Amino acid sequence: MPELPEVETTRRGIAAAMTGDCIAAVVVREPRLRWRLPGEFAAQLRGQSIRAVRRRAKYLLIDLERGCLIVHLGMSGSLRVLPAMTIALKHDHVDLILNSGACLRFNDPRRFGSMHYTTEAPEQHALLRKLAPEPLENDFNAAYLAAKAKRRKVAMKQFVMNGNLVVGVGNIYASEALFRAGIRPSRRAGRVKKAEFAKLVKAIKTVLSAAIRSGGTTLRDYVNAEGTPGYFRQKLFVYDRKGQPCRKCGTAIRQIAQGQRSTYYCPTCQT
DNA sequence: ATGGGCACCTGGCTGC
DNA sequence: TGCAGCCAGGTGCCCA
Repeated sequence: MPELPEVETTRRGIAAAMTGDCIAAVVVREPRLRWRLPGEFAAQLRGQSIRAVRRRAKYLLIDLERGCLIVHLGMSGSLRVLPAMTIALKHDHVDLILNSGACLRFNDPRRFGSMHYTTEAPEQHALLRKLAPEPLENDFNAAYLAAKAKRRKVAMKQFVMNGNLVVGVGNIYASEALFRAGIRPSRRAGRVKKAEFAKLVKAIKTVLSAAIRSGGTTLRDYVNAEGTPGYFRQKLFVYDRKGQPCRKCGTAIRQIAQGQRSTYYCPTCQT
């Protein structure tokens, strides 16, 4: 499900309710997430106060007194802040009960999401250690991306979704950014010009920022911490618009498969 | 190092 | 109505 804008929207929503509070209890109804939660998971978190809620790539980092809870929402996960004692429904796998009475509830039908408790710096965790720059930071720029693309044969769509090159750009925003940059998703990275990378970097930053302002994109399950959907779907140019007219030129949007994922593009606007 | 494909899992939709 | 098949916002891992 969630790409960077949806994870950032979730972060902002849960941070206010969590920061400064303390974890009174942890309820694990289903430990079989992408990685099985260890038996001691609840005990590790219990009694710890919450220092901050940060984000790195699509991971949420919940800083505690003595460690960090690393959360990933996978394809279908959500985190909501609910009143205490709210009845649990299907796929409500984990609750963090806070001293305030609030309940942070992790729901994830497909269980591709994950939770890890670590006492080392979360950036050093095996899952985060090798991640590329954040797309909205200054070290993600045209010179950087163009250098990474040299002699690479991979298609641009897969190139921008590679978390070793830039993080946070998933299947929706990869198609959207390439549209805004006027680049065909099937082009080989090594053949794209420096000036086009400049447009692409700008497009990635613009589309992710705009999506955050709209509270993310909801296709099916995504909801923010208040349980409401994101509104960026109305502003998508190509994603999930197969056969519909391009919002710039009217040409029918095409859908192709790349690496077993759907890609959408305009055959006129993108060359 | 790079690129390609599969795996993990549930649910919703389509078409017969 | 039932059921098979396909598709879905991610990413770690294995193989060539």
